[in-house]
Parts: sequence; structure tokens; C-alpha cells
Amino acid sequence: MPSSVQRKRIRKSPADRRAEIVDAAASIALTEGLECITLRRIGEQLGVRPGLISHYFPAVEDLVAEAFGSAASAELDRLIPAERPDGTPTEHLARFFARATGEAYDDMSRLWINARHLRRYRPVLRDRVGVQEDAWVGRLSGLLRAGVERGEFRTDDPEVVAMQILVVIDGLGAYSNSVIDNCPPAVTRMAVTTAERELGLPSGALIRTTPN
Amino acid sequence: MPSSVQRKRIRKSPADRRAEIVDAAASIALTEGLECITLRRIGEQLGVRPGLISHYFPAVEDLVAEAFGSAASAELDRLIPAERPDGTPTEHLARFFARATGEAYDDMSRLWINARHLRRYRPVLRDRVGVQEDAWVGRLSGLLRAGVERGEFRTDDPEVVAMQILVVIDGLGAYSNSVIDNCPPAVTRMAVTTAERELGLPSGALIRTTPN
DNA sequence: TTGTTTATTGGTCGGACACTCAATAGCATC
DNA sequence: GATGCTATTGAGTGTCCGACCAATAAACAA
Repeated sequence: MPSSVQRKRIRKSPADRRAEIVDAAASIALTEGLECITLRRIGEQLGVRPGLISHYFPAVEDLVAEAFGSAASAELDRLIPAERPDGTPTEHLARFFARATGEAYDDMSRLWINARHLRRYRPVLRDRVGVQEDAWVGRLSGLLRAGVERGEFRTDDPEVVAMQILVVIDGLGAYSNSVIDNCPPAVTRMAVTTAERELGLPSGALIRTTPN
Repeated sequence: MPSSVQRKRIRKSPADRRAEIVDAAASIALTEGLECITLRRIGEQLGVRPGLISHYFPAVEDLVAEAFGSAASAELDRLIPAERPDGTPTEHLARFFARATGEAYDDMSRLWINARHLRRYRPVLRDRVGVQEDAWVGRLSGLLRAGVERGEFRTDDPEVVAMQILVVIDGLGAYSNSVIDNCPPAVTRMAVTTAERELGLPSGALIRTTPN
């Protein structure tokens, strides 16, 4: 009868254990915040002693950065899959906005704010945030460029438009869970509006009618 | 020969001491971050023992909220003075953008991110952030409304435009000290562009030529 | 000058944190 | 079933934090 407390040691391969630790840290980062990534908290989550986390990450700061990077890149893959098997750029962009401006994105929105603040004190995290910003701008502008090539979007500089869209999304994220919660659509739809305007699309072109 | 360490006690009126503490905390919040507001840190700054800070603020959380509120409302007064002795709404709005998108605003930008993150763990701060958001939206929409009344701006809903402008400013703030640092004007000028578009102004109407 | 009030001190307490390291015990291999 | 490697533990170090409180000494009134 194994009680709730771990009785027997479970010995895993370093690669597995490390991945498990990063996953746990990323999950905690999304739900509770990056400052809740502590040796004790992660150890508790995995049913393991704090010292073990130190063994894999001698400096917690590295785990924090890794957790953020892991969560952010996973979310980016969900927003704009690197492999796009089917669908037009317009459909993919609509899908992007459907998720990035919905409730499902709230945790990620908070995590971005969390990371942007915490990077002030954590050099390693600062670098990671920079890498992820580049990745997000890169992935989104890639999608926009594809749309321009297929004649669906019209803009001179897809990268600038990508930045503009992300700036608006981050601005809205800052206000989420706030005054703006029950707020006119002219505000909540700002990100989509910006995209439609800058890409020469008619109003409503990026609103998906079929959930997916 | 009074050494650098305080030799003699200096006894002040509760009102003075309290104001002094809040000022010190607000200054530290702007330069080092809200989590650096500790009994020891503030006490050191004022040449006073940590216990004294506890005496005036039995719970540090209240001081943190007060410090944020103090810094934010002071900055708001600087951006859009409540008393507007002279100048047109257009001039005042141009002045607002000159400061709110310049380097002088970087500390405040960081502080907003700081507070928006930390409110997750600090209920008292959460309320303060809400109050300040209302104050900022209120003050800015008041200025826009004045402009509409004088026929300088054209919009159906000044409050919505105020929110839109603030969303963009916060979004840009999130990216400041980042990739976007050396970034095309189409991005850095987004806040002004938004205002000009939503208020029916010609491009450049809100760019001040004379520093003030 | 004396006495009263109270702003301020000095010290203590428990808790949470990251980090270190010798000892222990899974697990694969033989 | 015995052996060796090493993943994992347990225990301890030092730091910083907020909170608490009795003792102290300024400032002021009598």
C-alpha cells in the first residue's frame, strides 16, 4: 500500500528526469507564475526531494528560463504551427486570433508579463525572452509573408505588421483581468482590427465562423 | 562629528514621516522595482531602523500599494495636468505623447508591468492598479472629450479611443528594452498613429516641434 | 525643572529560499 | 545473485524576509 508520500525511490534516466522537471516547471510557470518555480515546489510536484532539482539545475535561474522558453515555444506552436499541412494563410491567421484573443490565452498572457518583468533581475531569463520575441515575430511574419505571396494579404513589410499585431496583443494582455474585461468590442477586437487594416483586408475577414 | 551612520534620533511628526516613507518607497519602486520595497531597504534609504517602517505600515503590502499609487498618480499629473491653464487639447495631447513615448517614461513603463504582474499575489495592489487604470483612462478621455467639444478631435466615443491609446502604449512598453528598441518608426510611433487615426487628425498633427 | 507622551530603537522569532555534499539505494550488467 | 555506477536522498549552511515587542529617548507641557 504505497501511501501518498513517495516510499520507494524511482530512478530515471537523466534525460527523462530533466524533461520531467522542465515540464513541471513550465506548468507551474503558466498557472502560478515564474517566482513559484522553487526547488521545493517542483520537488513536491514530482514527488522528489528538492536537492534533486538542484542536481539537474545547479542554478534555479536556468530552470526558470528553460521553463519560460518551453511554455512559450509550445504556445507558439499551438498558435501558428510550424508545419502547415492545409488551409490558407487567411485561415491560419484567423485561427491565430481566435486563440490569441480568447480566454485560453490568458495564462500565456500573464506569463509574458511575468517574464518581461522578471527579466529585470534574471539575466538568463532576459536572453530567453529576447529569443522568444524573435521567434514569435519571425513565425508570424512568415505567415504574413506567405499570405502576401499568395495574394491574400497586401503590405510592404510583413515583419512590421507582425510586430504591430504583437504589440497590440501584449497591450490587451496587460489590461486583461482588469477594467477592460467588460469593455466595448472596439477595444477587445483591436488586434484583429489592426491586422485587417494593415493587411488590406475587409472588416471581419479574420473572424472565424467555424470553431476548430 | 556625526559619522555616516545616524547617531542621534530624529523625531518627526507622523504625517511627515509617513509621507517620507511613501516617497522613498515610490522612488525605489520606479528605479528598482516593487519587490525591492522591503522594511530593511526603505529603512536604510531613510537612515532609520526597519521597525519604524513596520510601525507606519504594519503590513508591507499596504506600503507597496501606496508606493505604486503615489508614483502612478504623480506621473499621470505630469502627462496630463489636471489643471490646464493654457494650450489647446491638441497641444496637450502632443505633450502627452512626447513624454509617454520617450525615454523619460521607461521607468513608469516598467513599473506598470511590475504592478500588473505583482497584483496577482497582492490583493491590495490589485485594487490600486484598478483605481489607477480608471484614473488614467478617465483623465485621457477627459482631454479627448475637451478636444471633441472644441472641434479639434472627431470621435464618437472618447473613452474607447482613450483605452485604445493606452493599450498601444502599454504594448509598446512591454517591448521596450527589447527587440523593438531599434525598430522602424511604423512600430515606435504606433501610439501617435492610433490617436491621429481615431481622432480624425492628419498625420503628424500630434508631433510637437517645440520641446517643453 | 519635572513629567508625560509616543516616535524610534534594538533585538528576536519563525519561515522560505538556494545551494552544498557525504551517504544511500535503484538499476543494469555480469 | 553479486557488483558497480550514479541517481537520489537527508541533513545542514547561510541569507533575507515580515512581523512582533519591550526598552529608550526626543519633544512638549506643566
